[in-house]
Amino acid sequence: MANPKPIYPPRVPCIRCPIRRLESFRDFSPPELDFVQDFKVAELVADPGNSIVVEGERHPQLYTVLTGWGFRYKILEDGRRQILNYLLPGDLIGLQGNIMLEMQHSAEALTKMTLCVFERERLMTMYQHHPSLAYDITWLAAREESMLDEHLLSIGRRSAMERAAYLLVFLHSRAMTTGNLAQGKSTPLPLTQQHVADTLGLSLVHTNKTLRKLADQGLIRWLDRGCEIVDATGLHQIAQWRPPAESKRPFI
Amino acid sequence: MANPKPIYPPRVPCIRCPIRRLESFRDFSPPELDFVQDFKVAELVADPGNSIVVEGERHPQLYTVLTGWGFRYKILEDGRRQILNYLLPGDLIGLQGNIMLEMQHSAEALTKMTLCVFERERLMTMYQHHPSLAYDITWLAAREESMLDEHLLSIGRRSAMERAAYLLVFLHSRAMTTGNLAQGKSTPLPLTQQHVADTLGLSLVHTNKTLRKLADQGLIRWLDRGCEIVDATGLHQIAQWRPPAESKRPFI
DNA sequence: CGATGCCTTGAATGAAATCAAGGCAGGTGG
DNA sequence: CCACCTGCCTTGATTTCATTCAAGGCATCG
Repeated sequence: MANPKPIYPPRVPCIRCPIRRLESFRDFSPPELDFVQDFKVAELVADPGNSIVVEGERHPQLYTVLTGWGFRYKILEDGRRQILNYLLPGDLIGLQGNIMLEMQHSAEALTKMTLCVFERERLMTMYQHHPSLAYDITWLAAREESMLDEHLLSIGRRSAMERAAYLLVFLHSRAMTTGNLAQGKSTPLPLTQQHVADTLGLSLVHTNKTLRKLADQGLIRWLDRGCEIVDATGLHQIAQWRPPAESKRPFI
Repeated sequence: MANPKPIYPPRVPCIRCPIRRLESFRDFSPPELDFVQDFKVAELVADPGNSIVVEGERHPQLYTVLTGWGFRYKILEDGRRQILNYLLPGDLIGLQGNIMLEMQHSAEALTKMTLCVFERERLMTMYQHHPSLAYDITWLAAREESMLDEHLLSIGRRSAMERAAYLLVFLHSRAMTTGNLAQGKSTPLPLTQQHVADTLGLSLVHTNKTLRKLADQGLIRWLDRGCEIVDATGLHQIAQWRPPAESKRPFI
């Protein structure tokens, strides 16, 4: 799990940032770009299963996902794990460990990931000199919050079937806008059924049976270590949920 | 439910803001105070059951809770309701309706509430002229996020008993630092069992049985329309959770 | 070739939902 | 003042959904 994560000096200059190329992200102004370029202190590479941040530890850094998928989670003392949300390109990690710097959750890589590393210390400077970027950070926090709201509704009030449909179509829609850089077409969601179970608050066995039903109905196909969405519309209907119509979103 | 909410011109000048008097909140600098005073456009009073914001509607305002308790929630098309979090003095409402202004959740008063009303439009001005206040807003968003994380863990992975214990002791600890202005001693939590059920993702009947057990064990006492915490430590143990040690927190 | 990780399935058990009543206080209208 | 309603809490019986237990399959990897 918690393995060495190689840290490199920044190799991808922000001007050639793979995220900037994407349709769904907003452009930086030149001064903003300069600032962020300078704000970025390193680049981090994580392999599947590597920890990015660990609950209870101090992380003086913030991270932005450049490529790859990960997830945030918490565990109870006796080992029960709850996945809180997934991390895709453009997502910011580590804001919540405010002030005390002590992380309240852990994060782990699902696929090979690259991340931009920022110094939390210098965040105040950004707020002073680039209010628009500060606003973006708030925007990102608010966005995360509304995803968590929806997850809570899901776990609290949707049935196993509905929950599973919601999760898969939620991830699918995120993957569509930010997910698989370069790969073009929709790559399967890089999860195991254990991840799904720990996200939905269900047991592995019951998750398996639920996914089986969705597959039997021709809505999804379960692969080696991932899930292919066959009928997104059908899943929307089951979940009673549609992805929000997002206009260009910010990132740091 | 959705009833008229009287809006008044600001009556409580920020300098005599009841929240500022509280131990656990940080002080404003004089220029900050001036700005916020000017930022505040009105005051709103809501009675128990009144809606503060409504999912799907446009709310060009932001609110800060001055006094009283409320809650945020979402409902599915068929009426199933999930309470997302509770609103206490110092909490900011309405951030998440970013950009499109369309609220993603509703909020309702639990007790009589007074709220400060701000214009969302002028938020950018705040970011430009008062980076420290901008930082505070981010801080508040991050704080909300970590509460939601904990709620997710709770609903996803804790048993009914543990969940109930967690919720009650969570609210108790919030009430201790911000809750009952003026009243001095710990007022009972102003909830019905239906609220608890909708927060925990349980049915009303099962919630009742669970609370009964907690009461039988002498951990709580259930009153008319509220809950009295008798043994917070006992609840902590059941929930496997302790309240975070919060230093002075910001508010707007 | 034995391990290990991931998916699958059936059977037994348990936790929580649903169904069905009833109690009790406070509020209202006859 | 009493009769009736309404909102909130309580309890038992039954059913449903999800967990746990137990196995087995099937790839991949050292």
